[in-house]
Amino acid sequence: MATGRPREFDPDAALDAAMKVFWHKGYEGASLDDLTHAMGINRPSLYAAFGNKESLFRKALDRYAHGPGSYLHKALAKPTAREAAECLLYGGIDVLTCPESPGGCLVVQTALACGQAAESIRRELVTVRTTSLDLIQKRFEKARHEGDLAKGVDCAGLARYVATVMHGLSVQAASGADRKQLQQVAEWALRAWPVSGSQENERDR
Amino acid sequence: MATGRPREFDPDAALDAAMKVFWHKGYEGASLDDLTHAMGINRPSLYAAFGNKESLFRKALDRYAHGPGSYLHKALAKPTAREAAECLLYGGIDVLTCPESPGGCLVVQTALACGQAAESIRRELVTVRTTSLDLIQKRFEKARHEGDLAKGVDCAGLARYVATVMHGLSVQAASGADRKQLQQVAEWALRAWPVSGSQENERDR
DNA sequence: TAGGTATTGTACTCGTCAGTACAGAACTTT
DNA sequence: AAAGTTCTGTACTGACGAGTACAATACCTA
Repeated sequence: MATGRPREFDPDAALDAAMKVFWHKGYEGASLDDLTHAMGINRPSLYAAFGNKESLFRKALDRYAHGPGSYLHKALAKPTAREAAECLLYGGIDVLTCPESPGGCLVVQTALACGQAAESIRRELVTVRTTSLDLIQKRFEKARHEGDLAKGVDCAGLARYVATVMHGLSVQAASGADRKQLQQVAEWALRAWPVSGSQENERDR
Repeated sequence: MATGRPREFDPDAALDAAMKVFWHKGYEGASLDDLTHAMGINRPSLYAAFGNKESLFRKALDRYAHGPGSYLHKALAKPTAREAAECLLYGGIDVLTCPESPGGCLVVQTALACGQAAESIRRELVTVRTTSLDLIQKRFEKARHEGDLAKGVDCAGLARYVATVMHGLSVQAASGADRKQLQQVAEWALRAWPVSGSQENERDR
């Protein structure tokens, strides 16, 4: 039951706009003027609805995870580790090169190195990356358990390898590489894929 | 023959200190107070010796290329493409994880996404990355010409793949990965390496 | 030893930054 | 219609950003 003057903007749309500004300019590079202008609201509305800049960023990051970043969970749900890896790379590339987006990956390029004021944001993003890595590793371990990956495969290393390529692709995208070029990189990357558990059994016979 | 009051600091040492501040905090995150403090000089001395912040950064970048970044040229001088790639990855990792350094790679993490004021720095770094990529590609093409890489190998793709892994390793390092973990990633990455020209000939017989 | 020159340190300018006070506006409830 | 509540817009605050003016200092040359 709402009372008082109703809000004149859509918070989701505004948050979306803020997310894109952070994505494009980084945390430190995005000024409140940039943000309010893109969001189509003025400062007090922003502060009332989202708290301060840091709090706004965290909300934008959350929205990113549920929007552009959701390919991660979709990928991990694939039936095999190999498909998961393919989906991580190619799905990631789709996000990196989506023409409606600022390009690159918010989680990678927003605050890799920063001043004191953004330090807590940097750490937050490190945590996000670490958590994602962990999820990938767990997915691969499950695959190994299921015989989908060979017994001897180093899941931690493989997961970190895939994550590394994803992050590298993000830098490539930020450097102007186009979708086709990124896909070729993904193709190369997948050539390192280990023989599967079933192939291994095949060989044993 | 110098006249006037002599400079009381070593410009090279000061530039080195500035480089590390930029490396650690990024271009936008490094304030002039940070810089002058680390360099052990005061503002007018900085401006007299290095120009403005942007000019100082470009000089620091140059110093980076001739110092920590020099492994690139060393790697490309290796006799085979495979050795070059190994040296790019493992040599890069040494820089990324050098305990005396801020960690990660200056060229990757300094201004991936930034505000308007740092835009020209961002573009400069894109150019640096693109140029490096080009050098790697040229090295691989030479290898293909020499039969060191098989005739059909896509040198542009392979070069971009190696560069991508390097950039990804830089993000990993900035996220806290240690040297051993990065080396394991490099190992995985090299499993995608194509069969050599000579192996190919071997097979043909 | 006197004059010229370049560096140093302090203290400043001016713009931009994040964050906020306050008055007016718009809606609900009574 | 009046009171209560929440949002909007303007204009502000204080801190910090890059860049600089200027006097004092230290060296070289003459």
